[in-house]
Amino acid sequence: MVSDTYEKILDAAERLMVSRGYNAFSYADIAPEVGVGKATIHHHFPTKADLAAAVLARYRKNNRRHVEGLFTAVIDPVARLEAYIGFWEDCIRRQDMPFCIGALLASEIPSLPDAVVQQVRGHFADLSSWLGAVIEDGVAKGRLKAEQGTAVTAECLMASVHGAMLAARVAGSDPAVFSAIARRAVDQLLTAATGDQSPAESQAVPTVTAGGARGP
Amino acid sequence: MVSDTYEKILDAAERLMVSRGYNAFSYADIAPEVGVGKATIHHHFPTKADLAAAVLARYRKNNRRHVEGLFTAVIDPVARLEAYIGFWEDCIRRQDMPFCIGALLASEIPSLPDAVVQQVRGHFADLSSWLGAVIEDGVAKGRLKAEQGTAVTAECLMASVHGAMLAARVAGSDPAVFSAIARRAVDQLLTAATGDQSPAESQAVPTVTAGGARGP
DNA sequence: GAGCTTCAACCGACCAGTTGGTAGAGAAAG
DNA sequence: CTTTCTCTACCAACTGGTCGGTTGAAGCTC
Repeated sequence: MVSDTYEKILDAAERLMVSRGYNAFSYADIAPEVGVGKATIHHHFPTKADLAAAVLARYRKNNRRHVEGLFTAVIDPVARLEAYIGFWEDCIRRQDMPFCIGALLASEIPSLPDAVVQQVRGHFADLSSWLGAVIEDGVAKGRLKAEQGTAVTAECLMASVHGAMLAARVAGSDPAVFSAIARRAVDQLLTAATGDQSPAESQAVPTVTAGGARGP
Repeated sequence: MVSDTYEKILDAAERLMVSRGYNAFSYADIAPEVGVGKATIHHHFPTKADLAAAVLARYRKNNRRHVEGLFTAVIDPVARLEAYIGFWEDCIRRQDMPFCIGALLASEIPSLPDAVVQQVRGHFADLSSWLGAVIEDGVAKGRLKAEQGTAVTAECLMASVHGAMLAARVAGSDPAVFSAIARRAVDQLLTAATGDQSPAESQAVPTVTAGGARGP
């Protein structure tokens, strides 16, 4: 099987990538965290691109498993979307994984090795196809609406979630900021006849207060 | 007033930051592009944090000017939002400035110097307060709706736009992908009585195709 | 105007520290 | 005896940043 060190290197790299992206972490950061020399990391992952691609590949695999589990465990399409949002809410609140690696690396694409870019593209494809499937099912069951088609609707929801993560990070990793935006994006997909299940649970409105520049 | 070199350094730094973020560009990249020595850059901007903060400060100033000009030049609130989206559409199409620096740096926040983080926060505040003002005016004129309040609505629209930029970058800086998402976010704010001005101009639906499948 | 000072702009050379990556050898285990 | 894993030591290239010094225009005095 895969060695213990191998997995621990991936863990450390993932943690660093979530908070710093691709360009701002180094082998020297990982080595002491795992308790091995730099050369050991190179033994398992010859180049930095290999390492980052491996982190993303594992991340995608876990993500797909989690998300497919959600699909079978939760029958109601609305509840599925809410569980998905809730997952990220928890991640941000618990401060482990306070950002989607795929989305983070997407912004760095022009300075990323090809192998990594491919994984990022793959992640976006994974996600939008899952959201598409959930929405399509929701439309069929009359619980969701997608007037412009399921594909664009999924793309829009995904964009809202990513934008919400960004806003939350700007607000100091505030899960309330994420929720306020992401949950409203889901609410907009609800059909009018969905009064019983998800009664627009009127969140408080956490405005993003500024750094230095908010005028009186 | 300010020297020519000073401005050219800011230009080069801005260009590099748009495509690479903060951590993946260096003084050595800028120097040859401007045609000066590294030491000259340090003369104008003692540290990298100073340089990045100055780039952001100028970016914000230009942005505020542009956006306030839009506010006075365009009277219809819906047209204002469409002009704002159209601006980014053009930026992506022309391939200069294919991303908002503020949003890009926001994802790097945990690894950014304080002075830069403050500018990023400031930019988000600038933007959300402008969008808030446009939406509020639109609501007053009966052209837009903001059931959850103007602040959250503005925050949501901003998130959609940022998410759309991300999706466009993943799709290889495709302006059509940006438009499909961002324009739909605006459409959702329209009141039902807005059939005359903005007749839901049924965009083609460019799906983000996955993996390596994008043509050259 | 000559002679002097001041000062921002600029430069090449240099600095210590870090980057991703390599060489070769020692364990350990089948 | 090979394979896998790990180590120390090393590498050239690059990082942000400093150093002392040159240029040239502006300001001042006589």
